[in-house]
Amino acid sequence: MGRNPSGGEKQKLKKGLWSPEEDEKLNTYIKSFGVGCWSSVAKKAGLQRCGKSCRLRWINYLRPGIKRGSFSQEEENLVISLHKILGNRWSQIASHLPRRTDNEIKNLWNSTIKKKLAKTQESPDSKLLLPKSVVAPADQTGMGSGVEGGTSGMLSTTGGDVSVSASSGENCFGKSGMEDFLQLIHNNCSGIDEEQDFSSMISGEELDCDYETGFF
DNA sequence: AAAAAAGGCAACCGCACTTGG
DNA sequence: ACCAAGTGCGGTTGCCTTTTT
Repeated sequence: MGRNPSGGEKQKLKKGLWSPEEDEKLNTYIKSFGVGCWSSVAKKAGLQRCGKSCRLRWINYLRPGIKRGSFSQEEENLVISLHKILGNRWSQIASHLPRRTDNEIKNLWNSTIKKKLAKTQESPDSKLLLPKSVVAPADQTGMGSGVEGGTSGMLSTTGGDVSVSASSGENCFGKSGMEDFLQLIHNNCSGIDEEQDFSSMISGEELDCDYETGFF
């Protein structure tokens, strides 16, 4: 099924969806011996897969602590905010959303958020419809322009939304300032799990921040 | 009920970067 | 300094499921 073209070819690396048996093999091997070199993991675990494929499967699916299922509104808003700052740096965005993978976030963005944003932008009152988090300084093209400038800006976290805005029309993050900003978000989010309501952690605060110095 | 379209997701591909010899 | 292998990342593809017509 799917993309499993391996059919008759012997000793050729398998592609396509992973079977439960393969998952089990990989899981068992890594639990016993750890990761090490991925290309050897594949061989030693007895899998007809390339190392890359094993790594991907482990990171996106088998790794303990992965949170699966739909994203909460707060998580979506956070992704939008972070995307404003970081652009398509999914791994960095993922690092600020505990237990979510970059692939998952990328899929969320491409399938859900993109469309939502497109819809809201069609509307004349689009800004009003967007989550507060979308009001951010970096331009839409990605993070490039967002990091070099260095003026003051504002982070506000209200009712589960995290938003950033600049006091100038252009960039608001110095290099160190952005790291501090991301660290702040990371700290705010680090305790999230299924049992905990995200919004309760970041609600009701508004922080002035000089992104050049990194001080709030 | 069947077909078509849309949505969601898993995984491959290729490039860039890192590391070790 | 150079090269090859390994790894990480983002873009993209294609399958499966769900929704709509």
